[in-house]
Amino acid sequence: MVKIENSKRTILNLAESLLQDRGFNGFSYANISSELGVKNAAIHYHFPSKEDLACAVIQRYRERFKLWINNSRVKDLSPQEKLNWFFKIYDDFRVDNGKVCLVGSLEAEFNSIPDALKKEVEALHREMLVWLQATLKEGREAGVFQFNGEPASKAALIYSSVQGALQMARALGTKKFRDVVEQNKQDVLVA
Amino acid sequence: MVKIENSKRTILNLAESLLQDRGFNGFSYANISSELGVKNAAIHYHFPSKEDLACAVIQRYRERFKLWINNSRVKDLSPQEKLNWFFKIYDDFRVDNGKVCLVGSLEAEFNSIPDALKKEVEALHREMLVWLQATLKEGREAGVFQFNGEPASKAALIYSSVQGALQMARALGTKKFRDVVEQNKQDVLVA
DNA sequence: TATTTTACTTACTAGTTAGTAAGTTGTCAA
DNA sequence: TTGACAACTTACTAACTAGTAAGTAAAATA
Repeated sequence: MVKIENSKRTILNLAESLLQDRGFNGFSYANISSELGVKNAAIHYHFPSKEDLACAVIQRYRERFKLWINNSRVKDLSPQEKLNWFFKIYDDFRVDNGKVCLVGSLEAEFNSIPDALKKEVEALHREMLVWLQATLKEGREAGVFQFNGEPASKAALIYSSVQGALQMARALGTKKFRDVVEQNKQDVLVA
Repeated sequence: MVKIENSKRTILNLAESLLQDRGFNGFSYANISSELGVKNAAIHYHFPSKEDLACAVIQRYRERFKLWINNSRVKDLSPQEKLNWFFKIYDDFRVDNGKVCLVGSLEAEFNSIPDALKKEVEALHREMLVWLQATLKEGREAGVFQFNGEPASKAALIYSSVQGALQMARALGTKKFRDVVEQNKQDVLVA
């Protein structure tokens, strides 16, 4: 018996990639098992239902995000650097590989995904917005950001635009995504 | 034989609604036929493949959008009113019914939809951006809009943010969508 | 009135889907 | 050495999928 080290983590990695690539309704257990070189039932052993699997992906991502923002590598950055870090999460490897953010992918299919998954997506989205909102507030108070209105609304706009721009990049090219990022910076950074 | 007046149009309406609601991979011919009270094969008679059906939906939407923007009801509006009209397309009935824009829905599933459909989505997205860009340029030249950078980039940001915000509204409520719209206005309108 | 066309229905196929039940094998602890 | 357990495989099901081929009945047309 060939022992694959940490199958569970490998399955989660593949599922996360497939979610960003094809969405919840666009991938199957067969996609994962064939890639892993095992049978379908092996995936069901680790994650009984597709709902369990997708929820676990989001839960892991939520914990990862929490670790990131509480780590000094991000926590101690200036507001401008924090904003750049946020944009860079998506810019680095996702756009070039036609991936979108988990939140965007699942919210686009929101009306055809299981309820437990909806709750996970909602929680993740909320947590990311809270951080972005705090960063914008911090930057404005420090005099390095300027914008009208509430930090919460500005955070919602920036997040939505990144979410939409990742999807747009698939049809219109990655340059469009970077245009949106640059425009966001111009709209918020003090000249 | 019960004659349904203009089945083809009714099928297109249902398909459009299902695309906005559940996405390309999230609906089936059975969803349409059961709603219409006919058999699956009846849908295939009008639209041989699912690809044909989805393409026809986008084609019709492209023509509709073209008619709208060339109609004096929109064409003769001021730049501010044009922008309001654009936001209102989505605000009116879509957000409240958990619908997202066709472009966003299909771009989220872009890696798992047929090639012909990809081309239609790309064309529609491009056409909408061209109009938005021209509107922003017109407004800035008229002194009623102000923003840094190229109208093309600002148009990409605004469109992306609306696309993302419609999706966000599903998980976090319609208020969030309206926050994004208001923030967009604040960011572009001359005080 | 005869013929063609439109808009279907019936009946089917081949493939895919998530999910299950029962059996197998290597590993580890007692 | 034995027994328990983890991590599978084999073999299956029931439901659903897009799509097709052949037949039917009403309506339009010639």
